[in-house]
Amino acid sequence: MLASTSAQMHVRPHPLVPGKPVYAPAHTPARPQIISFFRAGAEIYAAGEPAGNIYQIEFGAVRVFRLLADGRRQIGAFHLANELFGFEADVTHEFFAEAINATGIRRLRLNAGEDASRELLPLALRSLTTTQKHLLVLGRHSAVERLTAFLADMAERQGRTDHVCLPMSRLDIADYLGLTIETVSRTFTRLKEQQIIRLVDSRNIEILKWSALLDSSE
Amino acid sequence: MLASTSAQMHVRPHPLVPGKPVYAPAHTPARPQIISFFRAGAEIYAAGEPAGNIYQIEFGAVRVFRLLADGRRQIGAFHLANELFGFEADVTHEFFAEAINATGIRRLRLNAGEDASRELLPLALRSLTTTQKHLLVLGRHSAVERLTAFLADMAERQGRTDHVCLPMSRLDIADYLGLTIETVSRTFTRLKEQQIIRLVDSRNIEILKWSALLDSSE
DNA sequence: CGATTTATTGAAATAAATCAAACATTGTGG
DNA sequence: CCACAATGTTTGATTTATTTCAATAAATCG
Repeated sequence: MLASTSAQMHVRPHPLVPGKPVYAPAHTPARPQIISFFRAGAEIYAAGEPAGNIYQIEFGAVRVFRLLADGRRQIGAFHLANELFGFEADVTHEFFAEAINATGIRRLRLNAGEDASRELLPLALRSLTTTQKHLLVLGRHSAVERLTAFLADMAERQGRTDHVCLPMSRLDIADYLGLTIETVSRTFTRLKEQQIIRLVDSRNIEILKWSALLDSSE
Repeated sequence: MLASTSAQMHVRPHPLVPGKPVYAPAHTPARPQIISFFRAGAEIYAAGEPAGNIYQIEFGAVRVFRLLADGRRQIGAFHLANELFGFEADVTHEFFAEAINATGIRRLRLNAGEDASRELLPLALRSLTTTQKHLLVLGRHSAVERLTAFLADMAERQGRTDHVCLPMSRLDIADYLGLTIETVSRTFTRLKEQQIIRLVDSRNIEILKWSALLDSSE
């Protein structure tokens, strides 16, 4: 993670409406950098918009989600630094993507033409695997199993260190795991009481017992 | 998926499930037909086996699932006649595939070489979309919502007719929706009482109120 | 036809949701 | 720097949906 993750992305270029992307003032014009900066909560793309771009996260984190008719939100995936996303099956997006925190995103352009498939396939495969994993987590019943699987996954993606940084809120986690914030919070507390994790603060977890974590997540 | 593993491939293609179309075995030998017959419960491939084949269902139905450490089973997908499956991200299968009923399966061979991607990509996309949909269903909480979404999907895939045939057991449905058989059964009963469906028999559903079905499934 | 599996129904236990409040953290303006 | 609002998190009490345990009923098979 870079130093500029948390909240001081506000070099304060403008008084911005939350939800609008912040574009950097193009300081290094060797070649036109296609990196956009988004502040927390800013929309990267919306359902219904034309799809086809691939995005790579420079720093920050992204949630990809769908809104249901009654207002509920199901988060389908989180994406962290260096990960790719935006890849979807249809010509228009089925999901929304938002920056969770201040986030820098590089838009990758695909080669037009016949070898687009060769570029896209690995991404499709990766998406598929991720989605299948998440599916198995949601199929598991208990809140503890869902949360431990989530933590194990986040730790994995951050290099298996004992210290896991959670860039997202409890609400995000809840909407990702199909739980409520209260249950997520209580489950964190339970894992803490069992000395499986330590809560440095609400967004920083130290993993104390990997075995217990992996046991109950698989 | 080599020689007869468990219960498959009795050279006895004839006493098939009543009500299922019986295809005459290999009557057009212009090219070698690679169709295998599987009886109910027969394994098509197992987790850990080398992957890479694509399968098309001639008749019957297939469940694709994963076994958890404690014996629970999470079904990731069902596949019906004419559908393709077997496509996975890794070089070895992460899932098991079994015939639900007597099932005929054609093994498709991919072109080796560079345009394999072009063949695989649409399949990956299709798998991805299906998996994402299922993910959203599991993320939604209530049993009614899960079951109505499931029924709507099955109806859709069978041509939106009012009569939906369920080739799988209640246990299969439960393992697919992350519920118990009892809850599945009770939920069927509830939908029946509300005149949303009619249970011709346990495997044959008539949809009486599409609106209610779609309302509660989206 | 009896035997075995599969499905439904009932009653009790339980995990998670809901309703409600306290607590912590962050940012803002005086 | 402090008071204060705003937001996010934790905790508590209660309700509800689903699981679990148990039994019956229906369908399937030899």
